[in-house]
Order: sequence, then structure tokens, then C-alpha cells
Amino acid sequence: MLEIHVLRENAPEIIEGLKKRNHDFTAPINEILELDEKRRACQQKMDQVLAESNALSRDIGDLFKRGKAEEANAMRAKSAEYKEESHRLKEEFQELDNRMNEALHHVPNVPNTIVPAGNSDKDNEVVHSEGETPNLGENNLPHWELADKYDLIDFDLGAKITGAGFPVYKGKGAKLQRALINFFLDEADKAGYNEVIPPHMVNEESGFGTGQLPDKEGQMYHATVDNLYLIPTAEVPVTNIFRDVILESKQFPIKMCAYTPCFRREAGSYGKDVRGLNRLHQFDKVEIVQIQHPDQSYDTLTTMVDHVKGLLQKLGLQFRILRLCGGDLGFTSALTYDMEVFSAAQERWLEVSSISNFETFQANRLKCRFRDENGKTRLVHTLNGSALALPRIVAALLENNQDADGIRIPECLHKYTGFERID
RNA sequence: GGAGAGAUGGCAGAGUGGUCGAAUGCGGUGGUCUUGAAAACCAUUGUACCGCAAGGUACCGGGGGUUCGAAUCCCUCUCUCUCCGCCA
Repeated sequence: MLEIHVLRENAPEIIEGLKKRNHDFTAPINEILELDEKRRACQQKMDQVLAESNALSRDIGDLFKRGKAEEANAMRAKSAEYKEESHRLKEEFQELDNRMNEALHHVPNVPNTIVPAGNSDKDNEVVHSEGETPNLGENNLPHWELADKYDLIDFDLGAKITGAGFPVYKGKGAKLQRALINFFLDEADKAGYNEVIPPHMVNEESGFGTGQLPDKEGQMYHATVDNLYLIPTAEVPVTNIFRDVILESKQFPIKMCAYTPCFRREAGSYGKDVRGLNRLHQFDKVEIVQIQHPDQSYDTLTTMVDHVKGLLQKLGLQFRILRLCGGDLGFTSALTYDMEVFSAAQERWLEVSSISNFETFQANRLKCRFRDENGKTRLVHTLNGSALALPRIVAALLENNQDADGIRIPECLHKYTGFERID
């Protein structure tokens, strides 16, 4: 969430910046500023009453000590007045503070100046493209048919056990899955990311910290009995490692990576989007997360994009990089690059990674700060990216590397799979 | 699941109703000394909010209560530990 003092000082610029999201935030922001003003006035009154009340209590204490109980008792009535007054002001303050924060929670991050204007994914800007579309010939198959033909993934079995969108990976299909996870983790390790295995369920505070709550509540599976959420991405538990933490500048950059399954309800999805591996309720992903000094975060974003680029190059997949437009940008992000691979049999681009700089937006919710050169605490910048999400990578690998009687495994995976072909 | 104990500053650990935001030790930072280092000594060392400032307020796991006054008493929630049971 935006910092109230920043909003207070730069409201017109922020309203202007948010227009890229195709939404006019003038009214809610004005309301926030109004509540903020009332809130501060109320705090001043409250603090003053408390100060007087505290002074009076000290005086009464002194009188008791000096044995002047009668005088002390005479002052109790006044004290009761202070108490009533301060209680009333505290209630008023909390009410104003809650309302202000509630409104503030629903204001998204301000897009970076280089974010293109636009309404939907059609307006995203292609900033890079490489690799060639393989020539598959006539009888090529989409990945769900290949998965069936070579007995790699069983969607029906998953539907029987759990429901649609929960596939069962089998045989070489399962081994390929494991190979990709290990390959991605090893590459992240080589790039200096520290691996963690976080919990796969998180509490409300964590969901709020990274911005999934309260806005995207419906996207997560919620275990209501214990009030825990299945993670939609490792971003949530990993970034929350740094909730309520004050870092030293010399600790930058903090680089973490994690493999986890990810759970998403994906309510409202339908059609060809959800066929096969295109959109699942449970999938595997290796995530990279960085915590950076505000001055360095955009350089870091570039290194993260380059890291993912390297993975796609090693896998030999045709891909492109998009700079998301304001209308497609996530709630918490200031700038996002999406990586898409070309799925040759489906003849469509599939998003396999999303790499974002959240600047201080998450840090403010997380209360993740660092001590700057002057010893003052400031909010850090947080970033994360998929490196990579497995299902669509598998879809593209199966489709793009198929021939008449099998599927070729890219060389970088051989030492992980133990086989070079699926047939 | 049953029974009990506990939660204090970066850590350890005092404090059981009145200048306590909190002793002391360790750690951190700055300095003196030293060729350098160590040791020793001196100083400093929580966070947030309000305020131009002076200063004020809040916070001793969270919330509520008693009291003129609470880290200290009461209620409640959460978490941790010990024992028993169950168990991958």
C-alpha cells in the first residue's frame, strides 16, 4: 500500500499516475486525505488529554507519598474526566484510522513512468523476442494429446481424485517435472539465490503482507477451520520471511528462491484457456525473490529478467518479453515483465513468468525496512519473478520438440531426466 | 487430544502497582590507548505516530478490564516449552 505521507505530499501526481490503470482514483484519494487530516487532528487532541492525565496521575502519586491523601482524593474526579475524554478520543481516532487504512488498502501501486497505457493484454508492449517457431509438419499434436499418447499426464485421473485442474503426472512425465524443478533450482543457486522450502499454507497476516488479501481473497483456497490459505505462489511465504524486519544496508541484495506447488482457484476461467496444462488449480513453480535498496531495484529487475531469459534460451524455446500495460498490471506492481513461450501446436503464446518490482508497496504492508546511511529507517523495495512456472513450459516442450514417434528432451535437462527422448 | 509452565529491548536476563521505555551482562556503533590488532576504558545504542520546533503520545506476545496510576492485578486470544496419549 502507498505510504500515507507520500500520498499526502504528492496526491495530484499519484492520481495522474494511477490513470494508467484506467481508473480515476480522485474520489477515494480525496476521501483518504480528508480522513488523514481528521485523524491527525484527533491524535493531537488525544495526546494532549493523555499528557494532562499523566501529569495529574503523577501529582496524585506525589501527594499520596507525602501523606496528603485527602488532597489526592479530591483530584480523582478530574482524573475520571480525563479518562472518559481520552477513551472517547481513542475510539474516534481508531475509527478514523481504520477507515483511512481500509480505503488505502484498495488503492493499487502507481505504475512506473515507462509502463505503457492500455486496457488489456492486447496493449502490452513486446520489448524482446527471440527463437524460431519449429516446423512441426502436418500431424502435430497439442500437448494434451501428446501427454495421453506417451502416458505422461493423466487429467481424468486427477479429476477423479480431486477435480478438474489437478493432473496426475506419470512415468517420464513425472520425471520431467522433477527434472525441471531441479534444473531451475540449480540455475537459481548458481545465480546466488538462497533456497528455502517454505510452508505451503499461510496465515492472514502473510496474505495481507504481499497484497493477496484483502483484494484477491477469492483466488486462494481458504482452509476456514484454521483460517489458513494455500499459497498461490511462493512469493507469499518467501517475501513474508521479511515481514516486520529491519535490515542493514550491507545485507542488500537479499536473494531467495523456492520451489513450491501453487494453488489457485481460477474462478471464472473457461474454454481453450483451461485445456490441458494451460491453466491448472495446482501447479509447480520455482520462484525468485529479491529485497533491494530502492536505488538499485530497477537494475535488479533487469538482472532477474536476464536470469529467466537464460533459462528459456537453455531450454531452446521460442519466447518473447512483454512490458505490461497499465490495465494489465497487477494490483501491487509498479512494473512487470511477462515472459511468454510459443506453443507451436496450439499456435499461441503462453505466459510462463511474470517478473515485477513492487517498490515499497509490499514493503509498507510488510513493514520491511532498512537503516540508511543516516541511520534512519526506510522501506525496502521487493521484487519477484517466476523462474519458472512448470506446466506451460512442459506444454511448449512437448509440442515444440515432437516428431513422428517421440519427443526430444533439451540437452540441459538430460542429466536431470536420465533420458533424452520420450517415445 | 489431556495436564502443567511461560511470553520483557538484537540476545541473555532483572523488574510483581507510582518519573520504568524499562536494571545488569553480552552484542552493535563511535572514541581513547596501540606500529596494527586484542584487551581495557569512555560514550552511545528500540520502534511508530503527532508537531516547524521545543516537546508530546503509544508500545514489555495481541485484545479487553480493574485503578488516580499497570511490564507488574483480572479476563480472553495467540504462540512457545515440558509431561502423557496418538502418529508420518
